[in-house]
Amino acid sequence: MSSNARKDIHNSEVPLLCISCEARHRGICGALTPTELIELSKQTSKHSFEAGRPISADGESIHRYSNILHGVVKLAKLTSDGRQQIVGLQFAPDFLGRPFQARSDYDVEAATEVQVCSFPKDSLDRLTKLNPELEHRLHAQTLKELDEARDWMLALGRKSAAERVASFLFFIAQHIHPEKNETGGGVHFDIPLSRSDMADFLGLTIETVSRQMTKLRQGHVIEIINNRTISVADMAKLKSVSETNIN
Amino acid sequence: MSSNARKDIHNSEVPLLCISCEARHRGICGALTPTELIELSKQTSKHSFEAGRPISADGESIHRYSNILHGVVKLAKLTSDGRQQIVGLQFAPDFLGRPFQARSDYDVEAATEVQVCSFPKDSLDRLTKLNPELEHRLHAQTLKELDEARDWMLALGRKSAAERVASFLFFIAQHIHPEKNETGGGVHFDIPLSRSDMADFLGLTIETVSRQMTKLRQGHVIEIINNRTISVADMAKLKSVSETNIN
DNA sequence: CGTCCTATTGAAATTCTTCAACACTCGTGG
DNA sequence: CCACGAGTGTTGAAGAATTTCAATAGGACG
Repeated sequence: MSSNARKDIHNSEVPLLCISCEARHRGICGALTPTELIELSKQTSKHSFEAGRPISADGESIHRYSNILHGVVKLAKLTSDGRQQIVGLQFAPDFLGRPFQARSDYDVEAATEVQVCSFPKDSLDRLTKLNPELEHRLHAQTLKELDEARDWMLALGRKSAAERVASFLFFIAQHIHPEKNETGGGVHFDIPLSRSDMADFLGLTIETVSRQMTKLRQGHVIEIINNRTISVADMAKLKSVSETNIN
Repeated sequence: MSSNARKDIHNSEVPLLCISCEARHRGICGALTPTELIELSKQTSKHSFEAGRPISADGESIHRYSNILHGVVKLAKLTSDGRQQIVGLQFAPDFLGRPFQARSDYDVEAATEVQVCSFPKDSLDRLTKLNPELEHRLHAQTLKELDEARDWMLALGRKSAAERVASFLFFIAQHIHPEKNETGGGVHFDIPLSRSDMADFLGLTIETVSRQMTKLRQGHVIEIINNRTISVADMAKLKSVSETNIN
């Protein structure tokens, strides 16, 4: 195919910003031809956000899309009286933004320190019309987000507090150590959320999250190094706790 | 465009099955050129399912996709110990099936009597590669499902039993009377789910759903004609109950 | 060393579930 | 025509899980 031929360019032609970017291969930019990538990169800019800072707010009109370069982003919904539910967590090299729609339906906030590469909505929307592979990648990410959302619906609707917290830790562990799937290995990692964010993600209160963390520690399922860092000796055990009611 | 010219065909050329099908315009088939529609229709078949019957099971390999012609389909997830959570409800002319993946991740069951029009997975996957508008429609439906899933995450994680039941009734009322959005009008409709399915959708027990229905009746928010049929005098009031904690 | 912020722990209050009994509808068969 | 049983939904009371309120702990920083 001609697009394959065009991909065979010198590395020096790859925009500087993109050279070490995960999104260039695994993210949506992997769908772009070198020409398209160069074109788009002329309009990109890099932004950083401290943990807790809004990236965009619900109802706000959005003129730019982004790729996450580094960090964890939370998508949240609010009730009119201020209760909050985190409805998605995104990691590099995820795409941020709602295609085909001017407004954002969620609050988008940095959970940790976050770096994104952003570009004008119009540019990508135009490219999407020309390059079907781009929409395919966006669609694939949407399907992944849908699967995750539905997994969490099961947790929110049917799992106990203990199972939810264990499910969350398992989810995070898998994102950080994808290889140790359920091969029973040990894992050591940072939780990218505060207890408050964990509560908002799990549909619980801070206190309940804290109590369940303590129980997991007492049950030797996890070791709490400090508030943010934990160690899991046996992933299979954690997974089992995440699916078993009554202790 | 040539595809527009080709759309200008005689009605007699539209496959019989498709003539009165919602999916032909509002569903994914609206993306097909007449030639493609005729081609695909040669491989379609119509199927009926009684309420409660499985359409496909979790983990089962799927060889056909479907469009819903009539009825309501529920997508459910199960924990290993048998707890169930309904993670999606689909109505005509929604598309049923998971693109780019051989297995189904959910139990798919008829909630009411259901009719679908099904066709081989391969055929649609092939068409998707040729016709980008098709993937665009699939993507649009996936985004809609994602929005709904996230709305329910907010309900499951942060709303009280009373709010959840009211939210559910509001959701159904809107699907059946899309025009009476929140213009305060009255509405009369059938709930497409049993109390048991409502409970599995709302992350509650049958008894709690029943009690909340009674409370809504006593609060003159709804009138219960019979188990399945209710009447809402004031949609704005129902909506308000669906977002307000503490009564 | 005090302050701020985050997290933990305890006890009481609340919500929802569980268990149990009962009611209603509908179809079948005596 | 009525009795019976199955399926579905309702209601009550006791129990369990989670929240709420309140107090304390621990770490980071000036």
